[in-house]
Amino acid sequence: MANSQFAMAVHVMAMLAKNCDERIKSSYIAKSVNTNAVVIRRLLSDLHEANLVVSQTGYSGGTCLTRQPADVCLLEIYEAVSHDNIFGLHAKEPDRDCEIGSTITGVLGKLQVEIDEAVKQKFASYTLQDVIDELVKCKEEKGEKILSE
Amino acid sequence: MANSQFAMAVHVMAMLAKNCDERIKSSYIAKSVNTNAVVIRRLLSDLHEANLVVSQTGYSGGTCLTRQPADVCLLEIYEAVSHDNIFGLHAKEPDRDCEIGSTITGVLGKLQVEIDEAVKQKFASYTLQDVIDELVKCKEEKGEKILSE
DNA sequence: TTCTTTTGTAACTAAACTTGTTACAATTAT
DNA sequence: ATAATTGTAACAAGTTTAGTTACAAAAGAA
Repeated sequence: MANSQFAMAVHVMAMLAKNCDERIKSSYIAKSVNTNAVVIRRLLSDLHEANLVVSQTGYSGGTCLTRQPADVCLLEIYEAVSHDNIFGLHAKEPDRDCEIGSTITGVLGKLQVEIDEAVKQKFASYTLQDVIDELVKCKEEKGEKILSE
Repeated sequence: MANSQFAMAVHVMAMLAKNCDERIKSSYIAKSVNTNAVVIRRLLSDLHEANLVVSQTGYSGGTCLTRQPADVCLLEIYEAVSHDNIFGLHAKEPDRDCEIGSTITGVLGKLQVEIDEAVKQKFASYTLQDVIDELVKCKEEKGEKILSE
C-alpha cells in the first residue's frame, strides 16, 4: 500500500487553514478524510511535533494552525509525517569481499541524498496557501463543468 | 521496510556492466548482493521486461546487458523495478459532501505528478556508466585512506 | 463539585508488501 | 543421458499501514 500520510496531512492542514480562527475537532476532520478520528489525532501529533499545529484537550477543545497558511511550506508537512528515503538501500549489507559489493552502498547513498534533495526542493516551492488557492480553482472548474453540461 | 529493489537493481546492473562480454549467473550476483538467487532472478525478470538485459537458460546460461552502460540511464532502472508514486493518495476516497474532501484529491494528484517528474528528471540525468565511474572513484578513495592511515 | 466532551496514546487487528526460501519444470551445453 | 541454469509458483516471516477499541487526562459546563 502506498503511504498516504502526506496526502492526509495536507488534507488536515487544509481543513485547519479554512477555519483559522476556530478550534477544529478531530472527529470533524475524520469525517472529511473518511477515516477514524484516532488516525487524524495521530497525524496531528506528528504535525504538533513539527510545530505546525496546537491542540487543546477537554470540552470545546480542538486544533488550529500555529501560522498563516502562506507561511507553511509543503516541505514542513512532508517532513513532519514522512521518514523514509525515496529509495532504500540494501536490506542486508552487500558482500565486502566483492569489489562492487563493498563500494556500491556509498555510491547509492550519494544518489539517495541527491534524489531526496530534489524532492525536498520541490515540496519547499509550495505553501499551504498555494494548495488552498488550487482547491478554490478546482472547485470553480467543477462548477463550470456542471454549467456547461 | 524501505523498498530496496532499486538499490539491488543498480547493483545487479553494475555487476553485469563490469562483465559486459560474459553471461553472469544469478548465483554469482546473489553472493555479491548478499541475498538469494531467486531474489536476483526476480529482479532480472523486471529488468528483462524493460529490455535492459537478456538471459539464457540451461548449461552455461546467465544474463548480460542489452546495451552499453553509457546508454542506460538510471531512470530506466528505476522505472523497471519501481511502481509507486513518491507519496500515495488517500487510502479511502474523502467525503464528497465536504468542500475540501471533494477537491483535495485533484490537487494532490497534480502535485504527485510534479514531484514524480522531478524525481524522474534527476534519475534521467545519470547513466549506469556514471555509477561505474563513481564506484571506481570510491574504490580509489578507500585505497588512499588505507595508505594514509 | 460533578458531568460531559475532547485530546493523547496504548494496544490490538487485518490487509498489504518485502524479502527470503523451497521446489520444480523448461532449457541448453557437455 | 546428465548436469547446470533460468523462470516462476508457492509459501513463510517480518514490517508497515490503516483502522479500531479503550481509557486516562484535561478542561469547560452545569
